[in-house]
Amino acid sequence: MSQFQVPLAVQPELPGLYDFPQGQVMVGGFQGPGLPMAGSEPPLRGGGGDGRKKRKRCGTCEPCRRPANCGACTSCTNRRTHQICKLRKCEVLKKKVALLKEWKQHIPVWASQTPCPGERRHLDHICRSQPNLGEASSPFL
DNA sequence: CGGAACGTGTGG
DNA sequence: CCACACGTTCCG
Ligand SMILES: [Zn+2]
Ligand SMILES: [Zn+2]
Repeated sequence: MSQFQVPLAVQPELPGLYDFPQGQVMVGGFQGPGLPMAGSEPPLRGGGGDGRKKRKRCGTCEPCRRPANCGACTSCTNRRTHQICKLRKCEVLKKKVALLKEWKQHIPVWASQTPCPGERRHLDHICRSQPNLGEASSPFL
C-alpha cells in the first residue's frame, strides 16, 4: 500500500546458506535491511548442488525498491553483462558477498603472511563490494 | 521456456 | 584496482 514493496520480498538469509564465523556482520551502524523474517527453508536443492547457490536481494533496501533502472549505467546500457542496474544493486547482497566464503577460506593464509598475487587477487574482488568492510571485519588481524 | 540477476574469472 | 563478460541459478 504505502510502501512500494516489490513482489520480491525474500527472506534475509536462508538458514544454512553461507555460514558465518560468528557476528562480524554489522559494521559501524547500518540501517539493517536484513528483514528479520521467519525462515522457510526451500527444499534445498543441494542434492547435486555445489553450494554456490545464488542469493537474492532483500527487497527492503533503497536500491532494491528502485522502481526501474537508471538507464545510464553500464549494466543498463550493456545488458550482455547480465547485471542489475547499479542503482538497484541490493546493499545487503553487496555486504554479504563481501564477507563471504573466500575470506574465511583464505584468511589464515594471508594472515600468516602476504599471500601470493593470485590469492590476493580474489580478496580484492570481494573487498571491492563494500569499502566499509574492506577495513573493519577480520577478527584475525 | 524465458527473462533476470548473482557469482566469478579475466583483461585492461 | 576497476570494469566487463560468461555461466549458472532462480522465479514466473
Ligand atoms: Zn542503471
Ligand atoms: Zn536489498
